[in-house]
Parts: sequence; structure tokens; C-alpha cells
Amino acid sequence: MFLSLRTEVEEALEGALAELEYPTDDLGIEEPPEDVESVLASSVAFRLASEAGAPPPRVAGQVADAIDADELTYVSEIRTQGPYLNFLPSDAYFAETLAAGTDETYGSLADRDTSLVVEHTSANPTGPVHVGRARNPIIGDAVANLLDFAGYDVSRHYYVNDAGRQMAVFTWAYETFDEADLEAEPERDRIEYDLVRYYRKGNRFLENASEAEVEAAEAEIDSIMQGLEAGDEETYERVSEVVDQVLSGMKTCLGRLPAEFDEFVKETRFMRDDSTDDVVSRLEDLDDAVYEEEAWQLNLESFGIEKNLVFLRSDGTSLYPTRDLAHHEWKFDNYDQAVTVLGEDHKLQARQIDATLELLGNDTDKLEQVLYSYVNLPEGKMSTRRGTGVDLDDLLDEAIDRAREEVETRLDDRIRDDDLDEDDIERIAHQVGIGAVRYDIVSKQPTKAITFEWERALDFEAQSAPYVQYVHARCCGILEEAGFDVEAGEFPEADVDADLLETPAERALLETIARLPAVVDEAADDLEPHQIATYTREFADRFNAFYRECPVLADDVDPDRREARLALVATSKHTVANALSILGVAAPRSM
RNA sequence: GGGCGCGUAGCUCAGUCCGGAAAGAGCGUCGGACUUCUAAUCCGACGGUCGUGGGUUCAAAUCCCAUCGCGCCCGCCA
Repeated sequence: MFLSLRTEVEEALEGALAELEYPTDDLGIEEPPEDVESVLASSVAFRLASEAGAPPPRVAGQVADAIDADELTYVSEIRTQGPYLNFLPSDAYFAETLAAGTDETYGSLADRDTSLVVEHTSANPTGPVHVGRARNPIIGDAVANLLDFAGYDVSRHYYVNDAGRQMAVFTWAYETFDEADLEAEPERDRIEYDLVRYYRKGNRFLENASEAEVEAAEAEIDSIMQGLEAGDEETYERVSEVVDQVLSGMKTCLGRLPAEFDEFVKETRFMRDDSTDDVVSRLEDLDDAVYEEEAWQLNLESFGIEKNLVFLRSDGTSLYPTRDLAHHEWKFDNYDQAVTVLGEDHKLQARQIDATLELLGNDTDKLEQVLYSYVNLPEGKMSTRRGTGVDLDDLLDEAIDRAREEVETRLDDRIRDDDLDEDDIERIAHQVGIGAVRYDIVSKQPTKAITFEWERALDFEAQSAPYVQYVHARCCGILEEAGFDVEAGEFPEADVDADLLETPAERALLETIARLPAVVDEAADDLEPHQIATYTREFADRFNAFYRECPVLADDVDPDRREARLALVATSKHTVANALSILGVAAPRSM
């Protein structure tokens, strides 16, 4: 409804300015501060003052007089306050918001008839997922949810780097060493924890062994890479044995978030179908291609990139970026738009890919990146190869354990006698624990660097998931108390008199609810799910004020008012449930 | 050295793209509110040279220039 109101205000303002023969290029529309009653404001009077030869407040009055509020649907009144024009919402604005909000899908936007692929995580299948990379699936999943909710037809892809030197080293190590060669037991009873020990052993060997031993190992590693490049089926099988096993474990871990994928796209696919070779030959034909030091390179200076992009090694094998180019052209062939979520350490690479795709004749406007900064430990970087870092599994376990403790200590002083059983406690522990981890990460701008600290990551106070989740539980509590089976999708009638929602707390809550579709629209446009998190916080504040001020089920509440408030609670439930679902945070019906 | 990002209350962060009303939250500290639809809640107090210096503007946390601090990148790795 907010979007409709904004359109209405824009048109009214533009009409008034035109009528007064003022320029209409900048309407100065803005959202007013919290203590101002309006939902939308304009500071256009400042800009017109010199042209009008009158002080801003007088211009504001003049513009306000030129608009007839009676002709507007969602605006009841235009009030000036000094130089500002304030647009106050009408009863229809509130009534239509309430009506729209009783739909369970409230906030979702109309189908855009646009297919879009979100690639995220794409961590190399070398071992357990660690916290340093955990931002990727959490942000990526939220971006995908957000775009889905905003009307795009979204596919979620994990690009599997199964063709690089890392996997050749891993395969060689896996085939060369035995359990007896490994120093330690697996940290966890799952395949990627088992196999990563071979990878680490292999890397240590290459660092420490004698020159002759390393040379022999390198020859074997090189033959694996050559085999992959040549499309040799046997080599592919050997590498796949490692890749598929490790990947299955990583999938299990990511599934706990949960982050699910529609497709795992393997890099080798673009070698086997010859599209990488095709890219290479097309690149060689470009004017910007140079053959230097026996390797084919691309000069990207015209894009402001000093560094040459090597796309074919002197031994004739392709490099990661070369295969990624084929991968991206495949995306362009199959989807209308593409979004990639990746760490800021890949930023230069992303620019190179973008520039090269353009040279190859692609429309790179269809491709966008979401970049995030690394999560580091206080003592430094996390590394799978060196085995430093905190595993995502451990973080999630710890979060659930702490959440369970919270639930149990709160059990004693619960007022409500809804007797939570063991299953409930376990459910709440999972919802709150994992929700807190996700919310903590998704609510911040991804460009900000994060240093991982247990206490901070697992703080359930603060502006955290439980705070917002609690609001959802409160909504469900009221609805269930009123006899609705929320779990079965039973909600109160939408046909109520919204005019009865007249207190400031109710109006403020409705105003916030009204903004959800606009927030989704803008967040999707900017690819910034943290805007949704910010919104959930504001929404929770408003709901808690309503909860405090406006009893719904108390005996002294008039039946009609009770019905209206119940509808408002149902609308609130949908609003917060949908916003949380975008963030990938569970919405508990009790806590 | 060059490129990019970040710098807002003691701490963690919104707000910056698109300049407008007296800079907003949470945590922490201090003081209050449960016989009431769940207190994982709420109310109040304290707390700010928006890194620094210049500039543009009627108006700058927001735009421009410079500068300092921190991070990332600058492989025939991925």
C-alpha cells in the first residue's frame, strides 16, 4: 500500500508544481522522521524558494494549497510544517493495508516472468565448511529467497570447482596415502572430515618432502590435470570419487542452515562439452589477446584493469577463469539474469570475468555480484588446507546447545501453561540457535569485516533473531488463545472494520506493515537482504508497543474491536513470518 | 607502491547509493514494570568532534578533494 501511496503523492505533487509553473524534475520526496505524523514528506519548497522569490515555508503552503486532498485515496490531508509538506494517511490506506495483509503471502511481489540464477557458496570441495566462508551460504540463501519473494523465477546453483590444481592434489593424496600415514582421527564422523586429512597430509608432504619426492608427486598431479583437460574419462572418474564424497558431506552441513541448491554445476562439465575450448579460440581471435611468455593472455587495460588475464597456460591447459567464462556463457544461455555471491578476495577476478564476457559479445548487464568480506578469527585467517578455523558444524552445534539451555532455564518461570514437551524444546533450540547465527550474519552489510568471536556470534540478547522470533510466537499465542489452529493455517476473517484500529500504536503498526512490499522491492533491487533484517527489527518494536498498549482478548474489549485486533495480529503474523522466511530464519509458533 | 572496501555512543551495528526536520537501535551501566493475550518483553536515565582537514550547497554522516587507520586484492592458484 505504501507503493500506491507514494505513486499517488508523486502524481499529486507533480501536478501541483506544474500548475504553479515550477520545475517538476525533483519532487524532494522523503520519509519523515519518526516523530512526525505523516508517512511521506517533501522538502521541495527549499529548492523552489529562490525561483519563487519567497521563503520555503511560504512556498510549501502554496504547493499544499494547490493539491486537493479530497481527490486522493490514500492521503487524507496535506499539512505543512515549516518548509516541509507532510502527507497523512487516510482511513482507506489503513483499511487496504489490513485487507492486503491478511493474505498469507503478503509482501510477495507479482511474478516478473524473469528467470534468474543465484550462484553462491561454491566452496572448493576440499573439506568441512568453516565459518570463514559461512557468510556465503547465509547471504546467498537470503538473496535467493529475497529475489524469489520479489517475483523472480530463481534457481540456486553451487559451482563445483572440480578441475583445478587443488583437486588434482587431493586426488593424488587420496590415492597415495593410507590411513596409517595420517596423524589424527577425523574431527567428526562424516566423510568430508575423514577425507580432508588426506588433503592436509598431501599439502604437508609437498611442503616438506625431498626435492625428488616432490618432483615425482608433481608429475602425478600434473598428469591428473592433463587428463582432465583432455577429457579423459578415467581421470574424471578418479577425481570424481574424491569430489563427490567430500561434496556430499558439505551438502549435509549446509543443509543444516538450511541452504539447499537446485543444481551443483561442475566445472569439468565445461571442459567435457568443449565449451572451454570454444572460449579459448574465440579469445585468441580478439584484438586484445596477446601471446606472451608462451601463454595466451588478454589485455584488459581498456577496462581499467592493469593485470593481464592469462587464459591458456604454456602447457596448453586452461585456467579457472577460462572455465568460468564458459560457465557464465552457459548461464546467459539458460537464464535471463545471473547473480553471484562471492568473497571480496574474488573481486578483481569478477571484474576480469565481466570485462572478458563483454569482449566476447555478452550483455553483462545481466550479471551482478554480491560481495562480502571475510570472517576472520581473532588470531587470523581460517584455512582448510592448514586446518585452522572453526567448522560451521561446531558453530551450529554450540548455538543449538546454548539455545537449549536458554529454553530450559526459562521453562520454570513460564506463565503460559502450554506444557512444552521434549520435542518442543528441541524444536525451539534448533530454531533459535540456528536462527541467531543466520540473523547475526545476514543483518549486517556484507562489506563490513567480521571477526568471529563465540560470545558475540551466540548472543541471544542484542538485536538478534530471538527478539524477532518472539514477536511471531506472541502473534501465534494470541491467535491460538482465540481458538485458531495456526499450524493448520487457520486465521481470522479479513472482513473487519479497520477504522476501529485507531490508537497510535495500532496505526503505527499498520504503517509499518504497509511498507513491507516496498522494502522487499528495494532490497531485491539492491540485492541487500540486510534491509529486510532492519525492517524486522522496526516491525518488532512496533508490534511490541501494540502488544503492550492494546489488549486483544481481554474481557473488556468490545467484540468488534477484538475482531479488528485479531485481524491485525494475523496480518502481523504473516508480515513477520514472511520477512523471517526471506532471511532463512525459522518462525517459531511458541518459544 | 597501485586498485577496491571499511571507519557513526565504551562495544556491536542501522542510516550513506538517491544531501533535508533535534544523528537512531541493541549490548553494557544505573533506575523502574510480571495475580494480565508468553518478561527471550517493556519503560526511563546516562552516553556522539559521524576518523581528520578542506571544499560544494540555503542545507553534508550522506557529494567532491586531500589525509590517517584497518581489511582485501595485485599467481601460467582457485
